[in-house]
Amino acid sequence: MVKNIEFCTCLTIHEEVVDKIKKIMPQEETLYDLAELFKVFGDSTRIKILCVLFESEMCVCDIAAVLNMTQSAISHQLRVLKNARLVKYRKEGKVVYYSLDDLHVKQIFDQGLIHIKELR
Amino acid sequence: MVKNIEFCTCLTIHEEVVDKIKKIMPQEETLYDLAELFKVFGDSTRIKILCVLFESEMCVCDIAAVLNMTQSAISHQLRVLKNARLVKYRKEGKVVYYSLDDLHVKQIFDQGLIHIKELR
DNA sequence: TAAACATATGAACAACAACTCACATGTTCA
DNA sequence: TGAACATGTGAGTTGTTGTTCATATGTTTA
Repeated sequence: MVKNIEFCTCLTIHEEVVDKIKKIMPQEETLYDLAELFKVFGDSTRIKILCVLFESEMCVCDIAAVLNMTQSAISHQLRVLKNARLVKYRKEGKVVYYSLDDLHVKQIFDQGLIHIKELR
Repeated sequence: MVKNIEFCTCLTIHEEVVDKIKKIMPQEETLYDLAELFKVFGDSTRIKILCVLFESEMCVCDIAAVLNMTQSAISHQLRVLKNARLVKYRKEGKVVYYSLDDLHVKQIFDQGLIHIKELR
């Protein structure tokens, strides 16, 4: 009988290659975290918020006004961005100002843009 | 009565800033496309597939073997990656070899990694 | 202190996305 | 030609996620 089948009905065609790559692959956890990071970039509301914050720090209310969305929706998304450590905030009375927490954010954003632009 | 309320119960605090940023913001469609791109990176299965393809082109069966997943699941995700033009394929008989379609893929990936690593 | 205001948050709902399963397609080779 | 095989795909299921709604929290100011 056929051995070595666990999840796939296919036999491994190139066993050496498979073994080699399995060794080279980064840690499972690293790749998981990386996917989680990109997931945060993978929503147009959050992308827009980041885009706004490239220009200047801004309060929740103004972000909502720029994006024509409710304060609540923005607040929820700001939390996601905050958890991912992409934005930080400072309080000034009842107003909360958000800003970017990381220099890489723009670089990731721009790399994505380059890709997009080339597909035109 | 209070005017100018459309979606938000808050009044715009800094109207000049809001107006200025509204003008500067990139096209709606561009930001949407960008989010769609990052959404593709935002799944650990697809991240792993890309990671595998950094090393060499590979057939569906071998990718499934490396990731310990079914051929079907991989095939579905390869379609997503193909639609986003991140991977391309070539056929050799019944075997289909996938490879990266874009040099930026690794750069986006690496920028993400840099961010991840700094949070440790 | 009470009203006004900026923001945060929990629950509910709807839309979406990933995997499985069964099967279709298309190629090779005996 | 038919069996074996590598891959693709549609439907169904389940888990996730973004928004809304109602309301809570905390600050200012009259």
